[in-house]
Amino acid sequence: MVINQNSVKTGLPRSYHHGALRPALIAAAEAVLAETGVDRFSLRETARRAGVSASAPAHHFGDARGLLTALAAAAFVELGDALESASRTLQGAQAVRAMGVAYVGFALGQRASFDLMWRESLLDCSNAEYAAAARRAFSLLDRAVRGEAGGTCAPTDPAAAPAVAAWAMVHGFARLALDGTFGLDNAAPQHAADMLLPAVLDHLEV
Amino acid sequence: MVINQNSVKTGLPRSYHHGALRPALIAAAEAVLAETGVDRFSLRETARRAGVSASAPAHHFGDARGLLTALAAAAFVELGDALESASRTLQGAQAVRAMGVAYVGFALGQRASFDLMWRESLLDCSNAEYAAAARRAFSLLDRAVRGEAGGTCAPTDPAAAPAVAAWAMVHGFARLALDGTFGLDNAAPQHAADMLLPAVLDHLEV
DNA sequence: TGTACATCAGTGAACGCGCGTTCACTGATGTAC
DNA sequence: TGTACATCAGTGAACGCGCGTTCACTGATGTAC
Repeated sequence: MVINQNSVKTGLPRSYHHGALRPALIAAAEAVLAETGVDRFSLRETARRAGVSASAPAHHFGDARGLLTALAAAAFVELGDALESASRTLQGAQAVRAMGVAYVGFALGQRASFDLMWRESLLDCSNAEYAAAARRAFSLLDRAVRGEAGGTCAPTDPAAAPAVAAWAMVHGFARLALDGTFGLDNAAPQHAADMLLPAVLDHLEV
Repeated sequence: MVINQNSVKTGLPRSYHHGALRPALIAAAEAVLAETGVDRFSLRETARRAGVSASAPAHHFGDARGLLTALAAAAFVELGDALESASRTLQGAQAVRAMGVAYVGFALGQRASFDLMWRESLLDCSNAEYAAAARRAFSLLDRAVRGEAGGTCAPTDPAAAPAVAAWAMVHGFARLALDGTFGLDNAAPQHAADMLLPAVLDHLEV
């Protein structure tokens, strides 16, 4: 298959068919999301960036919700990867701690994606890829917290309470930081994470 | 001053001047917010409910942001009251625990208000009443956690770390519950809080 | 007590906005024979 | 190897949407004298 990348980038005319529009739209959407924030995301702007008409995305994602769900699923995969690599060589409390730092780091580093991941009203939460990616992220945390026993049960299972506690603490910290509790300027969340997060994690008993 | 309440309620014609439009708009806005959720809030719909023209709110709140900020400030006051009354007769860890339960209860019971309180993009975060009400809620928690020493420093102060840890955990738990982590049906958040929250709070060390 | 007048608190029409989606269409591709 | 044809992946114009805000206005209130 001949791949005709976007003429916006190359300057060359591209043929009628894009050739790899799906990934191009994902990339454009991520850029739009990061720049405008989740509340101002626009499908039309995404199409504009990808150099196609406003109706083109419908062929690949159905509607805006479909595209955003794909984005959120990808973000959960990335979060899972970050948790995994942060804790790879560690065990027990050390692993949990490293995951907590990585979790907050992800949230602060990819704010718009992190916002999107939890915005039910914009997503198709029953989408299989989305659900699986979200589930995996939790399982990684559960396994770190409970060792061999962890990683197989749902967050609703009473046995998962220690993992939920860890998750809640880092999730809440990230949200408070992003939502301006530690200051409204852009650097405040990172500053708070650096100064406060280690001490905060000391109050998590796992 | 003669107060002419809204003709929508009384059925009687009301005079040109409403008489108590500001509180009426607040009440209407709370109703709209609760019914539509924060993402679908509409100033026009609020004016419609209050029985006035779409431009009337501008006289009392400037713009939509002004009205939403007043709503968020009121919600923070209410949250503070809930925290206070939940822990009134308690001390130490018991008080913190009771506040945690009250915090999550508030979030789940007043979902739309809770969502709004943290939505920077819709609020004027520098508004004095909003800032003071938010600050008070944190101070109450800090005082419960640190006793006499608490309640006077900002969340960014390293000394506040234990209170931030408690706050983060309950805030994160509430957000995860509201955002569908424990199931997508409406009853799931409350069910999760009932079954999981006590065990989760056991992992908070204060 | 009456009157003039400034101020307050509403009206309602109009504006401009960008959005997501639909629709009939067409250029390009790939496959069956 | 050529050809017919189904299918795929785009176009671009149009639709309808409800929104927040602005504007010139006017009815009602309250106050100074």
